[in-house]
Amino acid sequence: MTTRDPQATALARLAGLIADETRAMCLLALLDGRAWTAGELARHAGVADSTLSEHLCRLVAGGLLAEERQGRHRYVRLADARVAQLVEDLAAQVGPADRAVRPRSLRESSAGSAMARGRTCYDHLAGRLGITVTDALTARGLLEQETGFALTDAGLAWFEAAGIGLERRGRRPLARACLDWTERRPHLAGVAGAALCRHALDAGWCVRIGSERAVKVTATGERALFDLLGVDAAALR
Amino acid sequence: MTTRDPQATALARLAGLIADETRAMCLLALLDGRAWTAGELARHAGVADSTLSEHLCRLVAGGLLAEERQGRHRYVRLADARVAQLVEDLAAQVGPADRAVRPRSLRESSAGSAMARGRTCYDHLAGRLGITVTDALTARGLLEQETGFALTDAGLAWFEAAGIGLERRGRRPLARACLDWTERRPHLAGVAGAALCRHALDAGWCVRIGSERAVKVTATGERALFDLLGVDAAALR
DNA sequence: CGGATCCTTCGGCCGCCGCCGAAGTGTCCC
DNA sequence: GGGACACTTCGGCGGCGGCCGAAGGATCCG
Repeated sequence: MTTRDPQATALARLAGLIADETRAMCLLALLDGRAWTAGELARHAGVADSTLSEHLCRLVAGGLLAEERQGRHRYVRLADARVAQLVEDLAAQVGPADRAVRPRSLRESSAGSAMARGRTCYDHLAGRLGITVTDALTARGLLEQETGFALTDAGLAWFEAAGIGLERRGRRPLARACLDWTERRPHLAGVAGAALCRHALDAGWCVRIGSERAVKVTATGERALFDLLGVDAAALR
Repeated sequence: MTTRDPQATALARLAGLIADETRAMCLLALLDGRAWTAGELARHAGVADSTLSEHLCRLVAGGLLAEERQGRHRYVRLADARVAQLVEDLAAQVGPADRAVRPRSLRESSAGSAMARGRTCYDHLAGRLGITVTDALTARGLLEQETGFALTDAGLAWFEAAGIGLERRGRRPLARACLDWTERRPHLAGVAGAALCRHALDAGWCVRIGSERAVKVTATGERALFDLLGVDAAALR
């Protein structure tokens, strides 16, 4: 009673925001980096609109989500890359979703394996696709993984040559490791990871499947990844 | 009801373990990297022994803590470096403790500023001390922070020359950034951070103050840090 | 052996919080 | 304007979980 620790209070409050299955489902869904409407999230989580509305209020008040009102819609997305990283870290800690182990239905099963093949992780690539690209960068000496996690000079040049701009803004690190929860290995995140993902989508290297986080590599993408990084297309399947 | 997502369930459950002020106080206290007895934690948190005992059971069952029974004592510590990192990340997200801003008492105030000067963060150095060392490593070209966070070749040689062994075991990264919650900037963690901290304590560069996480740089330490890294002693005060 | 210490189990209390449906507000479209 | 739509507010319900104190092991020490 008398000895309240403000840091502990804040920590508990932050964790409390995530410590609810419905809110957790929302945060995981929002890891696709896009904005969802309140109604979409309610249907996704399987609760009443009213219930989800309250959850959103708490998440926004807690600084985890940013909202944008447009007409009668309330769009909501993860507040920033820091929050995304936090959710990713927590998700990685609990391990791969059981869904991959014992799928309930064919639809979930195929959705699960599509997610395992390739997906976005907030704003960068993840799944087998993300790991493959990260490994290829490392094998070519563009990314240092032995002594930490950083782009090499050759790596900076590679991004330059590929026409992928790396904007240094704020304190976000250029390269950062994000633990992949299907592969259990780190993949490239940070400014470089985001730029690479954005370029991959813009240049048609991969396209989103369905309405969630899964992505699929196109024929164009296979060629580009082979030409630029020597990635064998078979590794992506 | 029908659409339970196992990953969301696990995520919520993990967060739920942290989402209690008493348990949060325990986790933060255990960030000193040492083992505490159940009774110590109970007094620290200001709750009954019985209450804390239950909390410990949940934390151990949830995999956040490891326990070791010795006679009538139950020693408990953070399960591993991953858990420590998780707690650190969450703590960094909520920002510096208000205690630094508006101290309640002289004792807390001086304890707070000692923590801000230098402390351990699970198994590596943090606070102004940690930041100063990290900056010195970076300034000397031993640590790369521009394009990520990794030791350079010169950095590996420096550790070798200083007689600080870097054991590569498991998948723990050699160098990793840990966000400092007093300085709001990254400091060196990972295998290298742990080895450096251990060496600093073993060699008498710094000593623990009181029973918590704060450490103080000794005269020996000031000399060593100046000789090896060119650190100005004034920066540590 | 007896007392002290440390921890755990149990029962009971209380408050918080997630849930819903119904009613209300604001926005869009025809 | 009127109706459909998206979201919010409110009241009420139910359950979970944190808290305590008392009692019950377990261990150590003299």
